[in-house]
Amino acid sequence: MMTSTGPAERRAGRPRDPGIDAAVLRATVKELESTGYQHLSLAVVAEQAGTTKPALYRRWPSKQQLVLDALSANLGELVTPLTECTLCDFVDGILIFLDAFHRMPPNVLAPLLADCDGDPELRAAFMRTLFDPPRAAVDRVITHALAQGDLRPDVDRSLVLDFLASFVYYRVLFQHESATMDEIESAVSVLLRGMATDFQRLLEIADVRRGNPAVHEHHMHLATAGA
Amino acid sequence: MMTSTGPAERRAGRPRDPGIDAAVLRATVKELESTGYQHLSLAVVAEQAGTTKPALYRRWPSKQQLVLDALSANLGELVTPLTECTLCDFVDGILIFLDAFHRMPPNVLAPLLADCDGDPELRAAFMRTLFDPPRAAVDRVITHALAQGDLRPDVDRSLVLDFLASFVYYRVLFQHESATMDEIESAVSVLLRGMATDFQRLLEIADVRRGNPAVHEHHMHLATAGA
Amino acid sequence: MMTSTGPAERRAGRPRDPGIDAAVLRATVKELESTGYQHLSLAVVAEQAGTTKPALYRRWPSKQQLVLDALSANLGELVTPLTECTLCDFVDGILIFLDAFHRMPPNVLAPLLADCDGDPELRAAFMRTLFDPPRAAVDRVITHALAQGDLRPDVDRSLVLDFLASFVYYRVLFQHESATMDEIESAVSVLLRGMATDFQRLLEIADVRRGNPAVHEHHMHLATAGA
Amino acid sequence: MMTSTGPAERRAGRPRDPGIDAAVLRATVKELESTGYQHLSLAVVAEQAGTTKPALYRRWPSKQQLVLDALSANLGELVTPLTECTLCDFVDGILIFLDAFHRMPPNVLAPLLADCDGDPELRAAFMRTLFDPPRAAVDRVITHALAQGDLRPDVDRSLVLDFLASFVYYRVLFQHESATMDEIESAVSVLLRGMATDFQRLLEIADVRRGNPAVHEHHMHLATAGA
DNA sequence: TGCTAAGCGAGACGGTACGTCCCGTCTTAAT
DNA sequence: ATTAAGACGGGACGTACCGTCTCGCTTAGCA
Repeated sequence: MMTSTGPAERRAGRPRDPGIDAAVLRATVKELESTGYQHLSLAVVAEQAGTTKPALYRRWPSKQQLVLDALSANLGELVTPLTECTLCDFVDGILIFLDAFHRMPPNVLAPLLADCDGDPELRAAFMRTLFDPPRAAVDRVITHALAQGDLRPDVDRSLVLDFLASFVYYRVLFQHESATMDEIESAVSVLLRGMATDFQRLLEIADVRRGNPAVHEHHMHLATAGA
Repeated sequence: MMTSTGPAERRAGRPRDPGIDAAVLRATVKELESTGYQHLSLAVVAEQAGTTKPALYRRWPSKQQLVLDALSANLGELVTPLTECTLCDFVDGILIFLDAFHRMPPNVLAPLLADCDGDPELRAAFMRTLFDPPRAAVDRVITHALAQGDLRPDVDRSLVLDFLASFVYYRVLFQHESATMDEIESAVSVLLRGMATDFQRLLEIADVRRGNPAVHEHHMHLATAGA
Repeated sequence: MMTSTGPAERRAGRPRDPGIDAAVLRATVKELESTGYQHLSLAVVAEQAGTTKPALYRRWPSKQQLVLDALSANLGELVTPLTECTLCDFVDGILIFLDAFHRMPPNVLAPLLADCDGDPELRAAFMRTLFDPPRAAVDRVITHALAQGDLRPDVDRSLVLDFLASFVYYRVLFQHESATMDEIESAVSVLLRGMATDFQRLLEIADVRRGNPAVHEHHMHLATAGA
Repeated sequence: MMTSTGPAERRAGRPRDPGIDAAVLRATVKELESTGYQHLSLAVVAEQAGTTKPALYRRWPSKQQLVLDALSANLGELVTPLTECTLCDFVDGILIFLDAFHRMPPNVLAPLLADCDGDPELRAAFMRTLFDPPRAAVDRVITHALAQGDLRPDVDRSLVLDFLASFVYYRVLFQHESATMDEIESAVSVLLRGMATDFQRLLEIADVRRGNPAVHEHHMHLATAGA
């Protein structure tokens, strides 16, 4: 990824043509839109940008980094005004995640993430660039709701974030579809209100069973095996 | 993907050596475990299986189909006993999804799904093979809970499934981590009980705003753009 | 190659369809004419003949044998009337060799021979089928000329054959061209008359040198190395 | 085929590793010697040379060209000292052709030539590389003999060349055998001296027949059909 | 007449070798 | 010293064709 060179740090030798940087990023987005990530050929990107492969590799260490850079420009600002209506804010939160998806070419995010697997630095870059920004935006919503006393304080805030985010990611990644406003509102309703008819009762039944905790033992290794 | 030919339908020509099928599937899983999906080489798989590439291509039209077939064997049965404790059953449901993940090599699912994008048939095969089975297993849980009257009947059952599933997928795909039993129980609690302190109040506030629906207009195109 | 089954030797089982033999030979010649020997595909031949590859392999053990069989039918009779004009007969002898070439598709003989190399049996079959017949025909010419006392009796008759034959083969194989009648007559003239102005003188000079035979010693291993 | 680039013509890009060129040529000759041309596998050659197939295809457009290049290196210089003994020189001429054959692996020339058929460029390359050099060497012999007045000036020099060459090629290709010195000397004797007892008489008889040229008419199309 | 054996069309088989694509790197001449 | 340019070495791909095999059926002679 490109890091700013700070205070005009002058280097010897022929200076880089900054037009190439821009042209390559432009060509990358264009190719991503038409070809997707998987079959994206850097040779083609270079040609589209009117330059050559080595010029690309001089600027970005890998296809992944290049694509991350190209996409991050597309992401832009992700904010939503906070209101007194927590339900509305939650809906807006989900819409922020959706928006983040829709701002970039389809068939890119998932293979890119897959391609970043294995290299921790790349994963971190992916997270920093594409994963965290919408989360940060939605985190404001949760903070606001908590401050207003609309959420039970014993609920872990990252759990709330996970529910809001995962709902969107799941639908987009696995079902290739967005959500209608109705579905989104239903989801928010359920999250806020819960889906049980009588939670207390369920809890009591569970507590009874927990008197004999053996039943759950076999789950422990499953739940923690991958941690 | 290899589909059973049904009622012993006899075909002309030399029959396939079923030993090669088995050896290739075995070698594929082995290679997936050591190499991952991305850099899986069919030539290496063939060699490991003691056969050749054309024998592979005769059986599976693509790397994706081969891997799907190889993984589906690993998936096996995914069931959980139903109890009277809906809370416990929900926890078990989440554990089913987790289990499904842990039964297969890491760094395979995401790139495979990414690689299936674009070809609808492949996507469908992925869904049928790896996505639907745990969902079907968990669906039993929800049916049971509904039958017992533990869930509000107005809650869409596929929404419940999505919440349970997405929580797991999100964690595994993006955070590379499983969940502890405590986290899982918290998640289930929140889903069943809801996270709001006073949902009725939130709903009333929202209803007031809906008198002026203009504020939400700008969301509409976001929410439905990808549908 | 097909060997006659002798005296109506009856075998059990379903008899071969003789129509297939004929159809395959026909298709082979046709394919040889359009495709040449090198890229001749037995699968295509089988299809052209309205049958299948195994039926071919049941009849001929190899592509080479099949082609030999197919060509031998094309060769037919190769004879020329003997006259009292030895010069004319020699010309006719060369024409016999040329005729033999022209009776079969181009781009077949050389690769077929090359393909028969290595297997002595195949080579022998090639010789028997395509090489010997024209030689036998021309041998009559030489016998006749010797009987008439037109050739010096100390000249090896196989050497004469070789000269007549090699002249043709060389031009056809390496120069892809036939010979005009003028060229053929020139060649015959030279063979019969010799190309030296004064052979006796040349012989004497050579005999002088042979007094010091050392000069030729280094040739011996060359001349006999491949024998 | 690799042609020298002439006057140190500098090209952009990474220069070829000349070690690979050499190693491949070496491996090719080695494989030709053990395997022959027909079953020569470029993958094996590449492996033997410690490189890969694409590196081969970058250098030579086809198996044929590669083999031509590999063999041409083996051919080396083909010359013979000219003496005053024309008979000896002719023997040496034949030995040059024989030598050219013996300098390269068996079972290569014929299938290679066969494989070059059809592509005029390849044929030309074959001729240039393997066919012409020994001819050129022997041409010197004929020029010398003519200059010394040992050959009748009305004899076409290319006819002489053809006789010397074809004798060797025929023997090697079709009879898989070299010639003894005695056979070679006999052949040269016959060529120089002629094989007729009384050529003048034969010519007269022929001239008589030519008064009725009809007898030869049917040959005309045979002799020129392939021209 | 029923049995046995071989050939039949059909089609896929196991496997060799092919020729190509694309990656990421290196070397050159120019700036 | 660093660029633009271009070819490089190499891993993997997906295919064409080979010669063989297995099937279910047909056709005959033998019993």
